[in-house]
Amino acid sequence: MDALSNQQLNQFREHAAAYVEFNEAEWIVCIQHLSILKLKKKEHFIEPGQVCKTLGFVLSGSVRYYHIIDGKDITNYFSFENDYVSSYKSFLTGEPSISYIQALEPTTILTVSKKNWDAMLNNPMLAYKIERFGRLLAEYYLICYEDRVTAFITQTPEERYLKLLESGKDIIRRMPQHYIANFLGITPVSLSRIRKRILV
Amino acid sequence: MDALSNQQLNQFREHAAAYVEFNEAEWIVCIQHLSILKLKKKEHFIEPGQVCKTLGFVLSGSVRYYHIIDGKDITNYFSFENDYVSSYKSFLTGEPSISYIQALEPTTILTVSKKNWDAMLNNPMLAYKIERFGRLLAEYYLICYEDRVTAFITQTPEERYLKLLESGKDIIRRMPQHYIANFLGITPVSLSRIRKRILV
DNA sequence: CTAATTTCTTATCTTAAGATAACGTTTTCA
DNA sequence: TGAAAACGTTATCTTAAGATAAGAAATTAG
Repeated sequence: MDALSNQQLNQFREHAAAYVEFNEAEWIVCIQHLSILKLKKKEHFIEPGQVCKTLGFVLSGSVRYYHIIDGKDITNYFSFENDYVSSYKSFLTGEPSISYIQALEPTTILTVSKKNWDAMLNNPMLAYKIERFGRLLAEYYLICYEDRVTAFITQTPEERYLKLLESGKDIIRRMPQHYIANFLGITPVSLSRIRKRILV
Repeated sequence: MDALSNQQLNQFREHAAAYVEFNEAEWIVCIQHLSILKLKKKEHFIEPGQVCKTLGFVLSGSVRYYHIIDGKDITNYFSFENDYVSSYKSFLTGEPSISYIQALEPTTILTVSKKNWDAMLNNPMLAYKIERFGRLLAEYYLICYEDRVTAFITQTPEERYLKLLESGKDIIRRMPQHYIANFLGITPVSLSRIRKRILV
């Protein structure tokens, strides 16, 4: 765990401002609960069986969420800089994580431990704004996942890929194709065929 | 809109207690923001294009969420008694809903309008607890949707159906099979084949 | 109570995805 | 820099799902 720089804190503060703005007094208390986590390429943020005790905000780099199913590596999700990262279900419920989260490049994450998160929720000075922050964050990801479920229900793999080409620029540009295939719910071979089909 | 009975309010209060407990003074103010909506069988809670201005709690009955895609009816989700109901994305963002929500039987829903929801969030007496309630509610559905996405990514349709047999008793027992098929991301014909396969 | 509608299954045919392997290319990293 | 690993495409074969239609069974509604 390194010290936090002002630059790092400001990067987070700016993004958090979309949800809640802290005054100076609050901010000073708030940042006492934060740490920096640096992950090397391929290092893990969380592994299955561990309880995820960290909620993170990616300052730089990227991570992927994946499962090992029958010995096969299946990528589920990505977070890039200025996204949040956690094995949410595990973080929120205290159950062990069922997935891996792995840095895909050297990645710097601003973190709050579950203990500090709960401390902020119980600190009268911060409680209201942290509740609000947590609500808006959860609502944001709720909507993301709702959209993704709807895509699985109503669209073909090809349609999902075409949509990703429009609205998933970061994923398309920065992720290898076999990760994207998993993310879309298909095999890499199948995605390769879809791409060929589309070009015709 | 009917008057609210004590029985109805208590039913909700008991379930809300899992998230937050209101004292008497708070509760009295809180319930001033609530209404009752009765839907007849096949009546709609929301239709595409409308902004969803209501968050509901199903007191009795059931609803299904569905889309019309290329003229075909695709069921996406269900809510039963003691579940919440809303076109969440629309309710939260103010964008028009993209799906229908329809009562499957005579259904009674305890509702809060977006206006009253926002009023409670801005009422100092209630703000903190409503933020907290909203956070825990959003977290609950975030986890539901996260699990569902993971199932699409990591499981076959057959595996998803087997899992539903275990943990989706209400859906299995109360919903017609073609709705369940959509919910699992497959066609009714395909689900019928899966069921035949499993029995062998 | 009967007619209409809905629901589920079955069959056929078509289409696309999964499994696997091979191969060339690119990237990694020791 | 050179060997190993990772990546993307292609081919083949298998399997399962989609589209469609028909018919039986169950449910609903007038």
